[in-house]
Formats: sequence, C-alpha cells, structure tokens
Amino acid sequence: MARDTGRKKADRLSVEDWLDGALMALSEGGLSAVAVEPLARKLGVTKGSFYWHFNSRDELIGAALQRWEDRGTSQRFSELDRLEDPRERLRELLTRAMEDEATLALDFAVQVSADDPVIAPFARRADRQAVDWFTGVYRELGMANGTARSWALLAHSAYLGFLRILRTDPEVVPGGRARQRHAEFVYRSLLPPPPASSG
Amino acid sequence: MARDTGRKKADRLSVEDWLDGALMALSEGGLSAVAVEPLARKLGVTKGSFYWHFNSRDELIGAALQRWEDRGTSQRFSELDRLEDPRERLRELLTRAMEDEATLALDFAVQVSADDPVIAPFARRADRQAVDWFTGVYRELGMANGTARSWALLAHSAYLGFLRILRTDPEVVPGGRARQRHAEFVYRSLLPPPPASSG
DNA sequence: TCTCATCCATACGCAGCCGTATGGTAGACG
DNA sequence: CGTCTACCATACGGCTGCGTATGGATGAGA
Repeated sequence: MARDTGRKKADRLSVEDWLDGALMALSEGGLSAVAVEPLARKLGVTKGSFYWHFNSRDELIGAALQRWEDRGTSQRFSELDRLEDPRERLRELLTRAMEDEATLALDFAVQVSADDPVIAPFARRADRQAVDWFTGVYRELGMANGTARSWALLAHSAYLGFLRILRTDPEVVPGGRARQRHAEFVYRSLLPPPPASSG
Repeated sequence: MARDTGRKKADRLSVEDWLDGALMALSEGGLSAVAVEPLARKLGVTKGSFYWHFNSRDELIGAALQRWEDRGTSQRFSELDRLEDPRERLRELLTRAMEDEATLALDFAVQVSADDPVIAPFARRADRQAVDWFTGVYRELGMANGTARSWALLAHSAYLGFLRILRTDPEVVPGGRARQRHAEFVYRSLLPPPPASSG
C-alpha cells in the first residue's frame, strides 16, 4: 500500500504541497493567482499532477481556505483566550495582528476576494468569529450585549480597513516603531471609557 | 460641424455612455465585470463600437475611475466643508456614507480591486484624500498633528472595514434604523474625549 | 447626388485557463 | 522478473476575453 511515511522527494508532490502552494500564491498574487496551470509551473510539475489530487480548481481553493481557517483563524483566538485580562487580550490581538506579515497577507487576500462565491463563506465565518470574539471581550469589560457588539463591529472594521490601507498604500500607514505606536493608539481608542475602577 | 447637441438616440453610443456602463458594471460585478465584450453585450452593441471610442480596456477603466474620482470623491468632502462645526462634519460624513447605496457600492468595488495596477493610484488618492480630510477635522478639534492623523487613520480604516463587512456579510451588520444607530455610535466612538490634548 | 466622416458589425488571430483522456515511469510487492 | 498502483507528462478541445482589420450603414455638408 505504501500509504504513509511519504516524505516528498523534490518531485512527487502531495496534497499538502498543493495546499501550501495555493496559500502561498493566494497571499502573493491574490485569488486569480491560485490557478491550476500557473501553480503547477511554480511547483515544477504540470496539470496532470494537479488533477490527480483534486477534481477542480474550486476544490483546491476550498481545501486551502479550510486549512487557513483551521490553522489561523481559530487558533489565533484560542491562544489569546488564555490571557485573563480582557484588556490584555485586546491589546495582544491588535499588536500581534499588525506584526505578522504572513497573517496580514493572507487575511488581506481573503478579504479582498470575499465576494467570490468560494471565498465568501470563509470570509463570513472569519468575520463572525472575530466579531464574536471582540464581543466577548467587551462584555467582560462590563458592557451590555448590544453595546459590546457595536464596539466589536467597530474594532473588526478597523482591523479590516487598516489591513486594506496597509497593503495598498503603505506610505499612508506608519511603519516600524511608528506602527507599534499606532497599534497602541488603536488599542486605547478601541477601549471604551473606563466603566468604574479596575487595575 | 455637428460637434455637439449630440443626444444619444438609443443606438450610437458616446464615450459617456461607455463610462456610465463601466461604472455600473464595476459597482455590480466588480472589476472583472468591466470587460469589453460583456459590457458591449449589455449596451446592445459589439466590440467594434468600443474600440472606436477607446484604445484598450485599461483606458476605459482609467477614464471611468477618473470620472468616479471627480464626481464622487472630491465633491463629497467639499460639500461637507461648508459645515462650521467639525463635529457636525464628521457626523454628516459617517451617517451619509452609510446611507447612499450607490456610493457604497462603488467605494466597495474600488476598494476590493485596489491591488490592481490600474485601480491602485485611484484608491491611493481616495485614501489620502479621506485621511487628510479626517486629519483636518481632528485638528480643528484641537489635536496635535500626529494625534489627528492617528485618529484619521482609524476613522478611515473603520469606514473601509465596515464597507467590506457590509457588502460581504450583511447579516452581521445592522440594517435599517439599527444602522443609523450604529452610525451614531461610531460617530461618538470616533470622537476623542472632550477637548484638551492627550498623548 | 456624391462625398466624407462618424459609428458600428463581423470576422479573425491570439493568449490564458479549465478540465479530460491517455499513455508513461518509478517503486512496492509477490 | 513481472505486475499493479501511485503519480505525472503530453496532448487535446473548449471557453472567454483582448485587440485588429475591414467593410457596411448613416447622416451632414457641398
């Protein structure tokens, strides 16, 4: 059967290799770059290889985004949930999100192609997940449900918009240390006026 | 000469007709919908017509976006500048932006294709214009330059992100009266704590 | 009426991508 | 050593969009 222990040997690609390639292409050239023939060229094979592993281009995109969802989207939040102070969680998410280039690139690519029928459900789930997460944080800060959701929506909007500006017009957005300071600023701005007392 | 008075007569299209059609297609189907042959079909003519008026698809896109820039982007802000109170200007922009469907659709389309080489310069100019405008408002509210720009960046990010969520996942975002209340909320949130200056 | 410019249809070649069909190769296994 | 299977190359047909070339229609003006 020879069903496992299959380390790739430079040729002889695996499904994983295709998914990696797809995500790479997605983050570099957008959705249109996730095309069978160009991808095959980049991987040093031909379409024949691809259509053995997958049935269609959409299947590849779906699988790759599923991988993205599993690896990134969910994990990102569950890690932060270990922090006790909701304020700290908020701060960590924002500062961290503005640092990791790979995450930024993929989030941007998905966001930008969110109107595509294959991408849409993933983008929607990512949105819901983020907004829900933010909502939880704000609720822990003592807000009512409605208010918390408003803040959450604003926070996630700010992230998405910032992402867009960052990728399209890097000149407008601060870079390096200034970026960290901006993240800090956004954190403070996205923190509602202190409800009462806390430390 | 017969150089003017040329009202279109159902057939016999003009450059303006093509630009209108391009913007319409852009707001409905995104950049990929601004294609010569599909557009020609929608206008009831063939490519022969198009290539008489334009030299290439990119030329059409550029001209259409130029029209968009002239008509919408600039005008939008200059109108608001008539309001004395900067707070009012801010409020008007936000509430108005969340109402006008046509504006939303086009802004979204441009934003989503902002990585396209033809679209990019327009998106960049629109970003700069918006951020500069916001910066002016915040400066009038008594902020230092750097702080004002931070707030401006946040405000514009929030708009762009909200736009993206609105078009992709309408369920997450409030509609109708709730939308107005959210706009009001965003306005209040994007208004820094009273006067004075902070760091 | 003839002419000329304007506007458009038709038909073509070209390129890129999708998906299929079919044959080939390398290694596991008996 | 032969066979079978996993993986891939090659070659094909089809679709869609871009851009060109060329000729037809229509109306203004002489």
